[in-house]
Amino acid sequence: MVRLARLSSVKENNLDALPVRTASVFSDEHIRALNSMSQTKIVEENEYLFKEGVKADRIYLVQSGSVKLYRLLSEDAASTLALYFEGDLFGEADPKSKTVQHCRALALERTIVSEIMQKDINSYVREDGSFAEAYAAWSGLMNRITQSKFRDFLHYGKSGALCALLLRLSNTYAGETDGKRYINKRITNAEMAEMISATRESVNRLLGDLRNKKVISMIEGRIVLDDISYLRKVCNCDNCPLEICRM
Amino acid sequence: MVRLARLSSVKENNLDALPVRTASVFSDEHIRALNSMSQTKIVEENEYLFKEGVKADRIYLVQSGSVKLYRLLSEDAASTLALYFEGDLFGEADPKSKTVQHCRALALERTIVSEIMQKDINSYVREDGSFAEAYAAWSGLMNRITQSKFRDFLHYGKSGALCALLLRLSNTYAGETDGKRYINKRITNAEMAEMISATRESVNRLLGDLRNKKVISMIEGRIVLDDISYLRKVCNCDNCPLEICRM
DNA sequence: ATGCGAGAATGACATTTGTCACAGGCGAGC
DNA sequence: GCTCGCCTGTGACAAATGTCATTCTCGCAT
Repeated sequence: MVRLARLSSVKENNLDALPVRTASVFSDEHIRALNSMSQTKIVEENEYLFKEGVKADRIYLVQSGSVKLYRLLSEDAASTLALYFEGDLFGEADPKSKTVQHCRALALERTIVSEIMQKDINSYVREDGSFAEAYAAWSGLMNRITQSKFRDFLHYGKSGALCALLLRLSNTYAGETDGKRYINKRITNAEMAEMISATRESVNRLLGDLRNKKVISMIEGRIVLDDISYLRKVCNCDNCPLEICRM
Repeated sequence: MVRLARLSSVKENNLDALPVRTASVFSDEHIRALNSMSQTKIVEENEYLFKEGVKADRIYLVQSGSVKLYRLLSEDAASTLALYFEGDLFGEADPKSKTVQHCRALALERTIVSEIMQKDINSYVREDGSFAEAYAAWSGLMNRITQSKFRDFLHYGKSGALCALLLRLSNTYAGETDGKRYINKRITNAEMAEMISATRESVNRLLGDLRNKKVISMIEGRIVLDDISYLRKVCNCDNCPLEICRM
């Protein structure tokens, strides 16, 4: 408790926290090459990197800051698909670039990204076998992340989805004190609801249940995972690797 | 009606039916090369190509037949992830091959596949830029398929999921008579339930509702989509390309 | 023709989740 | 210290979905 009292001095959104960034499959040389063919974009907090409808002919490497990728469901509903941080590469991997974005990318804070055109990626892939291999690895990794979310959020009801989400967020915003993992970021019920496609009220009640069962507790607005094995049980976690267990 | 009476003579699982096979991003030369480095496997109906737990260090090109990829949820529940047919390439794209399968692949009929080791794919990717580009395209395509299922099956309740499923199945098992699309395959309620993570009874009732509303009808055990725009409305279809709208 | 078995259909009821309304807490800025 | 706005918490109720039991239908094997 005493130690947790220091939490407020800890920087939120700790970069070392993220288990594995999606660009980690690339070598330093790959990253340098990607940067050299990229254009730097600065997106202010609450501004959009892109919106639905624009051509999906480029991908992004996050240099600093964070981005929420989400999809509008109706006028007053949205679904969060993913969060990206420094070291994450994201975007549509469609070489023909004929698709359009069906979601929007919002900067959660002042964010700097390298924007790389798909056609430049294609050339690089054709020319450099080592990059091609890494690029395929990245694409496969993105695929496994999506697939694992699909399972977690679809199969075990909203309570299963929420428990899985807590575990994922505790990796994405990793914190630890007294041997207990906590989510080192204040997250509203509404934000969590958008991630698992539930309502704010449902999330509220489910969190209340978990609190009553001593599975989680709140300290300084952060969620502490007191009983991880319970959370794992509810969502039938099958211990997928850290690189995949994230938002 | 009269014309639909001929349905029974139509071969189920019509190969021309599938809109786009996932291997279609490869050139004939790529396919030849893949086949040359592959080992042919014949899997009898109701036998497994692989089960959960084995190393995911290879991918498969379906030569003939069909495969259901599904995941066990408990002793008496399962979730169908995808169906693959002739011309589909599928499997984990993890170059490091350190993952294990978390699902099983069942042959729905006598099926012949080319099995290609990930390490051979890696060499080919490194050596041949044109293949590397196509391989990345394939991986991206698989990713978009997964993502679109994620949206369809998660966001608009079970009725939305079922309507989306009907549309997808009508592409996967495409049939058309009198200008109406139908699902050219007998599918049980239980099978559909496993695809959208619902119960057999729910599917039954939802299908009953759709029948009452004249949105679908049954002919010879096949589902005819009488009102596609209604189905699209329920699942908020955003007209994603055919290559993605499949099971 | 008969009986069997798999799947469909349906009713009754429980549980989960959503919807709406409103009260309470809490921090930022004045 | 006050007030405003955002978020949390919660009750009452509705709708969606699951669970269980039972009957019906239909094709197939004998």
